[in-house]
Amino acid sequence: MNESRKYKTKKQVSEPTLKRLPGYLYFLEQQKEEGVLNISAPTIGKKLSCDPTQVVKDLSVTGIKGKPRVGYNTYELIHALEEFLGFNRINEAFLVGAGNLGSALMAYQEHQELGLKIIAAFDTDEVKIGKSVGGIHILDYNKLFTLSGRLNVKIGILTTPNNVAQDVAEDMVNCGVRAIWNFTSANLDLPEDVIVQTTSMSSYAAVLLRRLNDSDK
Amino acid sequence: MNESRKYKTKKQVSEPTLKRLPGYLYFLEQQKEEGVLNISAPTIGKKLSCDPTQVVKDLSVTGIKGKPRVGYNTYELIHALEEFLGFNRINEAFLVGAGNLGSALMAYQEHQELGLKIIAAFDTDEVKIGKSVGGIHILDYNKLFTLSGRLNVKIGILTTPNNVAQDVAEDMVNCGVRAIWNFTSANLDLPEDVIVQTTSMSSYAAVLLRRLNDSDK
DNA sequence: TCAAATTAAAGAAAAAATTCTTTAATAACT
DNA sequence: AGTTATTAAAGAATTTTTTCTTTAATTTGA
Repeated sequence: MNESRKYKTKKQVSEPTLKRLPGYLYFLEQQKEEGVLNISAPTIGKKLSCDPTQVVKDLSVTGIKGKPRVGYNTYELIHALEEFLGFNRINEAFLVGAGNLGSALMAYQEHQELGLKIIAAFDTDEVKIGKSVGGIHILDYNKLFTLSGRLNVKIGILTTPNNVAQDVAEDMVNCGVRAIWNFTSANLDLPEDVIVQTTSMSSYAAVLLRRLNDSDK
Repeated sequence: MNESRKYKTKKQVSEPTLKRLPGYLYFLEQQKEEGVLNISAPTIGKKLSCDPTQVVKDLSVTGIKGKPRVGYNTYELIHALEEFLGFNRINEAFLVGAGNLGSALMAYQEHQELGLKIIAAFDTDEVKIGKSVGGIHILDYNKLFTLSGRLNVKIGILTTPNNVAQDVAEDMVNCGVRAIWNFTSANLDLPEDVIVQTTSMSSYAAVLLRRLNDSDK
């Protein structure tokens, strides 16, 4: 499948595991605030209502070892998780499409905790161009190519209307973007080695609405 | 596990399948626009780069049958998917926390395609109370209880700061909410029968950043 | 110092999801 | 009308993920 995988030395961590890691991190940071120095997998599992052995397996990807009868060192584990996830680095990103969702992501403070820094936003709407949201300037989309040459940005956040998503995604790739966080409903057709992470609101809505419907008989 | 399941007659559709369904729906609507009356699973699979037999399995949940050598009737399938997902009904929701993300969701047009209608937003910030975003009024959080008595709203959208998420979620449940779309990082501890769908930005960021890191050596 | 209890780690088993294979149907072409 | 190619459907096999079980380590308390 993914051709880029075959040169990997260590096995890729599974997506379910990766998605759970920020949850552990958030909880551990809470615990650290409360002065908890050590924490065991069963304690984490109980609080997050998941299987303790799964907690152990998930956390093992960081390389941190826990001590029997003591658990993990909170600080050490937090640090290792941040390191593993790349949250303690600065990961620069472009955002294209400064509409409602795009603006919200620009203003969203918590991205900084993820080490994600949107350094510029682009749009074609002249009303938006020149303005700033959350301290991030909205630039003319035409400047994407000239700007990207200097900046070496690897991450693109795609919050355009669906009908232009494919074109913009291709432009991003041509500008050196290697990973796209796709908030549109478009099914992006891009080179194999481009990482596409789609966050589809409608997928979540689908699960929610269906489960709700299931539940009332 | 989920006690509410044991009274189910037909088996619950798996979450991976549910999450894929809106993708099919979006694609089918595009095809319909272009005048495509029938479409085969292999065609869908090719375009959405997924396994054709998986397409067949996924679509079978709607009860629609395809014809050999012809495929599915586009219109019929769209209708069945909308019906199955509840996108053609009006699903009323409360939103609590009219910050950046909350406001974006209020203004987000595409929710209407999901049949999701935010009928009121609540916040404790007096600066926000009384204003409107996307035609939705922001009300005093204290009015949640009095208002919910009349309205019988089943869905709650949670976009508060993390530290109040648990309390607000409990309030929602006490107001009759049966399903919560959780955008916070909090690990909500709620009664078994409450449906919680967490859309964690950090989970997506984790996968994206890690895969990007994996890919460069 | 020596049990006892708790825990992480590693591997086995189970469950879930995806992919593969076979079969039967049917529309298009000869 | 008969043949061929394409397709959906159903079930088998594979893969992935989660849960269970066992083992070994180690701190605590007697």
